[in-house]
Parts: sequence; structure tokens; C-alpha cells
Amino acid sequence: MNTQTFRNWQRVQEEVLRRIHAREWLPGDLIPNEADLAIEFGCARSTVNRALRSLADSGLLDRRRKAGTRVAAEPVAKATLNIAVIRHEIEEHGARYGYMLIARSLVAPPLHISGAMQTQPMQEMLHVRALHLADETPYAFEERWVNPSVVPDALSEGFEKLSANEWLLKHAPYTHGDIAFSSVQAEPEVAEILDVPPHSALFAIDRLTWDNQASVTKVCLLFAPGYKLRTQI
Amino acid sequence: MNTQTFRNWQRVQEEVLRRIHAREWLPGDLIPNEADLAIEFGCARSTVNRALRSLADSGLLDRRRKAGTRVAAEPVAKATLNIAVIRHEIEEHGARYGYMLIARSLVAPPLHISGAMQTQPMQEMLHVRALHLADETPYAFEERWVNPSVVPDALSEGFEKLSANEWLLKHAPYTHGDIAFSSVQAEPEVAEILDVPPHSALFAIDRLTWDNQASVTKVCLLFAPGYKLRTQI
DNA sequence: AAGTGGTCTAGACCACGCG
DNA sequence: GCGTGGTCTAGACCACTTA
Repeated sequence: MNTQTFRNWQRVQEEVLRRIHAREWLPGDLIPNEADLAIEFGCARSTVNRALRSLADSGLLDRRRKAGTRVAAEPVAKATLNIAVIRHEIEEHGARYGYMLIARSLVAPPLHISGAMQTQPMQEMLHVRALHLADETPYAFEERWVNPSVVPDALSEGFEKLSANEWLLKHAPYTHGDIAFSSVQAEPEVAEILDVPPHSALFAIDRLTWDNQASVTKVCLLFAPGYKLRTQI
Repeated sequence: MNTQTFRNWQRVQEEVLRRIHAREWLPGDLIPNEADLAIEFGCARSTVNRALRSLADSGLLDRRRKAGTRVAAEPVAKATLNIAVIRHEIEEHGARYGYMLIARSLVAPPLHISGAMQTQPMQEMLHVRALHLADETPYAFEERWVNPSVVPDALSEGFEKLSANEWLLKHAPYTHGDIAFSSVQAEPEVAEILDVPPHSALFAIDRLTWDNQASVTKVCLLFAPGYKLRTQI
């Protein structure tokens, strides 16, 4: 029944992709329903369903009950970024990872931090500043706020050898988070830490994670010039 | 059989998520196999399979035949970015979209372009430079190379009113692409176009798309300071 | 060798949302 | 109303990988 011995739904998917790409089915076109395609491909409807659902997830198809399945008029490219631990990212490039703690304190945060994290303005938070290095060269500066009422164990962790970046991933589960990528000019202090000229263009990743309704941690990572975040679409 | 009338697999998924999050199942732990979970949840194995497969896709579970399913020791956060047409991005923010063509020519590209696009060095390519505006303010500078042997129709398109960004999405299908995000200093010429101080930190998106083995287009988008690319994890 | 997840099937019921 | 996709089931076979 299969022309290959396995992954029949991928065969279906590839054939559908081929038809879209060969412009047999044009953007906006209604394609045959699942039952008809199942007959055509000689497989069960659920196999067709899996193939089409997967393509709809990637944005190439628009599916609506009763209205049927259409080729997306303007496919939205979806790029999936893997946000790994910085140590792994560096080691994957074949470089030697280094870590330096710059500061660690328990203080009341600035208002824009307590505001974003929705904590009481006077509540003390754990503040950690650290540097990640690749082959002894500054790679990324990390500035982080940790909510101690959600992660009390963090108070007894010095972050001297193990980065907060890595410690939190193992000890502080989160349910969801917001992430933003941007470009910023290096302030003099950060420029010195990263050993780059003042006002260099740095790649910034801002991340705020939540454990249900409570904020876990807010981090800003500033990457030295030359950093690129890559992926495929 | 369902406690809600629909989406039973999501109930299973949420219960598994709850157990991971409540640390009933710790990172690295082996969880019960599909058949046992199906009995426990009173549903078919394929329902459990869908729930667990979906969690494995998001990086929270590691699944291997015979070895079973484990809670990921270090969940890799996967951020999905929707790379939309710039016009839509601006209009979604409630701003008025504007477009200005700066230059359009057919020339032999620099070597690093023909190299990346794997075209013959002397082969002429369509070169387009344009500006996207939000509420009359420069938003992003677009510099693009289009492979005319893959998209011949582009030669008869002036890109005076409709941006290449938008035109290509409708007229030039692609099978895959590479994308990179980085931070760059504005060169004087670009700074003037974007109306920002020289050496401003710009957010850059580099994209190279392919139609099977042939490169379709290579584009560099430079966003004015303040731009942020946001998503959820 | 044996247990696990990956896939497929044939059939079923139903939520949704066009018309 | 009714066609469509969304989901679920019970069962089956098999690829993979570890023990």
C-alpha cells in the first residue's frame, strides 16, 4: 500500500507541497477535501489529515471547517529559533566556554523592572550581572533579575561558577514567557565589560518568563558585535 | 468518556504539563509508556501519542523507541517568529504604511552576493533598494538581489508602487531559506536614508531563499532604532 | 529478544461555520 | 441544514534501539 515502507503521511505532504510549488494549486485555491484526497492517495483520511494539518501549522494552508482547505494566499514564513543555554551555544561552535560573575546582590529593582515583572516595587529581587566568554573573548553580557518569592533556592546559590542562565533552566520551571530581539548601542560600562568600542551595535535578547501568574526572571542578554542568530525557514 | 466535550488530547497534554511543572515528574525522569497512560487517562493510545508527540515537538519531552519517554533535562526554548510582509507588520501596529523605491538596476552583483546565491559571478541580477515607512517615518531599509533566471517576471516589474518584499511573496514561491538576525552599525549612506545618526545600532534581518537548488532572492532588511522583534515561548 | 514509540486503518461522532 | 475538518477509538504492524 505504501511505495515507501514508512511515513506515508509524509509522502502525502510532499505531494501536496509539490502541487503547490508547481503551481498546480495556486495561492488562494480551494483544494480537494480530505476524503477525496484519501481516495486519490489510497490511504485513510486520518493520514491525509495529519499531512494537511502539519502544513497548516507551517502556514502554507488555511483550513476551515465547511469552507475547506485553501493554499495560503500569502504564506507567513515561520522561523523557529532554538534558544539554548549560552554554554551549549558556544561549545557547539567548537569554542571553549568561560564564565565570570560580575555582581550579585539583593536589592529593590528599578520601577520598570518591578513593573514588567508585576512585583511589589519595594520587594527585593536577586540581581545578577555576569559575562559569558568564548575562547577567553567576551561573548555576551547577562543582566538578570530573579524573583526570590518564586525561586527561593536562588538565594542560596552564589552563581560564581554556574551561570544563572544555566542554573535557572534546571531549577526554575516556567510555564510561558515573552521574548524580544533588538539592537542597542553599547553603554560605556557595558562596552568596557565586553571590551568593545563605546556605542558599538549589540544584539539584545530580552526575556521575561512566568510560572503561571508569577514572574520568574527577567534577563537582558547583550551580545558582542558579530553575533548572528541563525535559523531556517 | 471526556470530561470536556472535545479536545481530549489537550486534556492529556495539560495533565502531563501539570505533572512536569509540579515536579511530580522531574527533568530526566522516565514517564509511563503510552499504553499505560492511555489506561490511566481512559483513552486510546493514539490520543496519548498525539499529546506526547506535541510536547516532544516543543522540546519538553525526549522520546525514543524502546528507551521510552523522558522529561527533557534541559528544555530548549523554541521561539517561533512570524516573518510577515513589512506592510502588514506596520499596519498591524495601527500605523500608515508608506513605500519608496530608491534604486532598481540590473547589474553583476559583488562576489559575496553571487557566492552566497551560487550564481555565475558575471550573471546580471536585479538589484533593488527601497525604504519602508510607518506614518511617514523611515521604518526599514531594504536591499535586495533577485535572481532573474528563477524569477523572470521580476524583470518587467518596476517595484515603484509595490515593494519587492510583497511582490515576491506572491510571485516567487520558494522551498526553503536561511535567515539570520544581527545587529549592525548604520553606514553613513543608510543612516541618511533612515534619517538616523551615523553609526546608529540597526536591527538586521538577512534572508536567502531557495527554489530547490536555485537561489531566488537575497535580502537585507535594516530596521530603524527602536525596532523590536517579539514573540512568546 | 523484546519493549517502546511511530504509523496506519476503517469507522465513527461532532463542532464549526458557510450559505 | 449540511459539508467540512477535528477528534477519538480499537486494533494492527513495524522500525528502532536498548538490554
